[in-house]
Amino acid sequence: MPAEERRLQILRVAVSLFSQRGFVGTTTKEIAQAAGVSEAMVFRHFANKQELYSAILDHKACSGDAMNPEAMVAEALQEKDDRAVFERLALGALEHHECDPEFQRLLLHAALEGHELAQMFFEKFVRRVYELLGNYVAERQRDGAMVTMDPAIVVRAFIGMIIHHSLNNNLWDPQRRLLKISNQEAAKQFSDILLNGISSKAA
Amino acid sequence: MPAEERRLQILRVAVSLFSQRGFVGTTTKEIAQAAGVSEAMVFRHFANKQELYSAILDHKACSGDAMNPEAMVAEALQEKDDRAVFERLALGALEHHECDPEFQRLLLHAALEGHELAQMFFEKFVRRVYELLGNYVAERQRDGAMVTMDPAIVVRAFIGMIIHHSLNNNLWDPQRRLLKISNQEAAKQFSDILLNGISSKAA
DNA sequence: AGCAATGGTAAGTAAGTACTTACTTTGCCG
DNA sequence: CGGCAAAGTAAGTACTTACTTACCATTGCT
Repeated sequence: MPAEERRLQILRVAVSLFSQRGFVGTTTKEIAQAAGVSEAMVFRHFANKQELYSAILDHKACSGDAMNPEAMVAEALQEKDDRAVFERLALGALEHHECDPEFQRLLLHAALEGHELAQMFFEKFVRRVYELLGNYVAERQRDGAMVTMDPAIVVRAFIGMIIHHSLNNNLWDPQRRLLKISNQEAAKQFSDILLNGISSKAA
Repeated sequence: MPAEERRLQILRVAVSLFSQRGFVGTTTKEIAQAAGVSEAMVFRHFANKQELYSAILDHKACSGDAMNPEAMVAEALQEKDDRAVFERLALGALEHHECDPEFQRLLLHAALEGHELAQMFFEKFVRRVYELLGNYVAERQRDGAMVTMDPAIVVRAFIGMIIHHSLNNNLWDPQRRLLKISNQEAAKQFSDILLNGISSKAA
């Protein structure tokens, strides 16, 4: 098997293992076995365990379609279609977390273990969402369409609903015993609550 | 030092270490050193590492004042003071997470590592909150004070705001660069958004 | 004083751990 | 065919891990 292919294969099984057991909880031996090669092969393709882990986080956190929130809501933003902005963002995140549940686990493990790439993801991605959405909220407040309050609080509330829902779905309650609902429905309802909650039309 | 006291001391330092590094990430040697005793002492007081870990989760998840949400909002519930119900619940959780940040980390580690006590906490505590709040929301819907929708969604949205805010505060953004706000203010604003969002008075 | 219970340790052990070395196989090109 | 680099491995190494054993030291009680 060519080197590039093997490298990717090792990376794939490592993603799965690291997301299940975390960095310290996963042994290089397990990774090698899962890839069906000897342990020495792992170290031929990656200098050490840390580098393999970093390569994974790097690959997971910095690539992918869902990592570009601006593009996802660009037209809704300039049309000032509040509902579309929030609902589309919510659905994008929910779908992403559902199709790739390893991602959230990987990120949580990294954050708990204090890996620098978790912080980097936060800086590069989360911060951008806060700015994007926060600026939009501020604009709509100036339009008189939303009540005046710190936009960051609005963003946190909204992101909180979504992330926490995903976290429930693939960490705490994968059987959906507390709440069973499609992503579309969830995105719609959460957006309903938030938009209604910050609308200037309310009492 | 008497046995009971030493046991508690070991437990305390172990809580701190486990919350920082998780189960696999913490060695019994570290625990012993942090407690200022030999490793053998750890195993005199706890049969093995697992039991020590379980004792901690048990102690953390099943005791404490914040673990009794019913009592916290009992009067507000029967007075049907929506604002008090939500705001008090939010403040209780936020304060608890702030005073005892180890708790949330410990629970997350346990959940990621698949420890049974994480599931137990979810069953025993989270479920209770969902029932308590869900029933209240359903009641208020029948009163015509809140719009009709699955109460579980309302609860998830609210809990999501709070838990995610706490998670940001003591995991992702301890320097509060994205949002710096007191617990009182957060509890008030989140309750505002939610209550306004589900109020039947809105457009 | 004697002596057993209690609180404590130093020094193990067997099984991992990340990582290396020295060696074999395999496909490919002239 | 020969040669040779790339792909692969078995068997280490040095160290750490959870956990044990065999042995003190201090206390309080008779």
